[in-house]
Amino acid sequence: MASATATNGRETLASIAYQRLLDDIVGGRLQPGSKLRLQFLTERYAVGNSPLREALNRLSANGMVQREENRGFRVSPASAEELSELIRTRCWLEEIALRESIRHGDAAWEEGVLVAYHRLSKRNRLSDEEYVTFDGTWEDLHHAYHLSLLSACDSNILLDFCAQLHEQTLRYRNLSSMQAYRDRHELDEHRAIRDAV
Amino acid sequence: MASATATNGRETLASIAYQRLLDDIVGGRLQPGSKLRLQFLTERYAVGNSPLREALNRLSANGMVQREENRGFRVSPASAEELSELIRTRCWLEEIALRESIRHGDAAWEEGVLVAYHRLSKRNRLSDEEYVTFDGTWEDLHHAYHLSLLSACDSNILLDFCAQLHEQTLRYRNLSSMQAYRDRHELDEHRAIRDAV
DNA sequence: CAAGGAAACAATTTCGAAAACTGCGCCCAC
DNA sequence: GTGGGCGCAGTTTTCGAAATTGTTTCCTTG
Repeated sequence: MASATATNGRETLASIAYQRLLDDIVGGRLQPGSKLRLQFLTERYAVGNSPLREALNRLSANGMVQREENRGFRVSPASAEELSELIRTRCWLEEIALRESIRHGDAAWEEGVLVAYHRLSKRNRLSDEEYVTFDGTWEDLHHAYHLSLLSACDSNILLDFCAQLHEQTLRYRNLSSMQAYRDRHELDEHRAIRDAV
Repeated sequence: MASATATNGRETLASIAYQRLLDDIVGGRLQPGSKLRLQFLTERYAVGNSPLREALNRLSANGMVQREENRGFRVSPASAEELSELIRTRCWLEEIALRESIRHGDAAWEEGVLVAYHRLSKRNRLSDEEYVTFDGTWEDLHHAYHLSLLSACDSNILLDFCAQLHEQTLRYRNLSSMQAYRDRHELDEHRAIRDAV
């Protein structure tokens, strides 16, 4: 939870491991349901046992990884039902946050929204020809736009929840894009096989 | 988060420490804003360094404790603003959960609600004469009633959020009751002083 | 041949100590 | 008298090894 973490100048190894793990899970590089063996992660991120364990515990409280007592951690599984649940819940919560944001928003908020929208639309135009490829920058701007929309809501708790849901949906989006890519790849393979035949 | 934790038969020391810490924070025995020194907690709960650290990390993701890099942990501070934020957010979320619960609730759900209400009201009657004292059982039944009301909501994510908010509000309630008790105690002291004079 | 149990193996969890960092008091220069 | 650097005590963070737990495999037995 962002608000509960006062980030000081120096970062601990545990926080670094947390960030990298989160990135890898949200980015789809660690597949849903896959086991997270500590030795593997130790080598992958070049940090010791304890920091990794701390990172995994934080992620388990976020719902990004599942923790099974005495049996280690695994990436939270992804299912169509959970995705629909996620989207539904996110709609409810963001609707509330948006209403409240509109109620309490001042001139500065309005300007911020306009600026964020402008940046997003500009980026959209620029990368028209390559809109198929995954665009990290577009994601960031899109997120910034959503965030600025909700930012005037005066409940940080609700905003934290929205942020959690955002990360979860982002994970599903990345997973589905990978899936689509893989499907396309398989199509290529099938065509290659047909040609060979 | 409850849904992300598959509780196996045996509990780890980290989970025990987590439970006891949560109880002590929600129960108001660890005051808001107070520093959580590891040595102190180690002696208090008779567990080692690492399990404690894991418990604290989970709690920091829940918002129950604050984590400051390289400066340890402290109990999340309590303020009137945060309380109002909490209550507001909880109203929004439980309203949604209740609506959805009503929409999807079947006969079994209705019966569960009735049973929970019956138990709660009976308990209320029985402990009429001592309603001033803090009653843990009443709390449990009250919580069970709320839970049964929302239980037919088909978004576990939302229910998890509601559970988090419930715990936070429970903490504030316990804190305020302690405050009231302390005030009353102070009154007694004042009277004693007056009598002595 | 199937079922049950013991032992070896693999992984997680925990502990104790070493390393790194922060906060505080002190001293010195200005 | 004041401000800035320096070292010390206390705390947090990290590491490597030991203990505990879960899993597999193989052998014995009915």
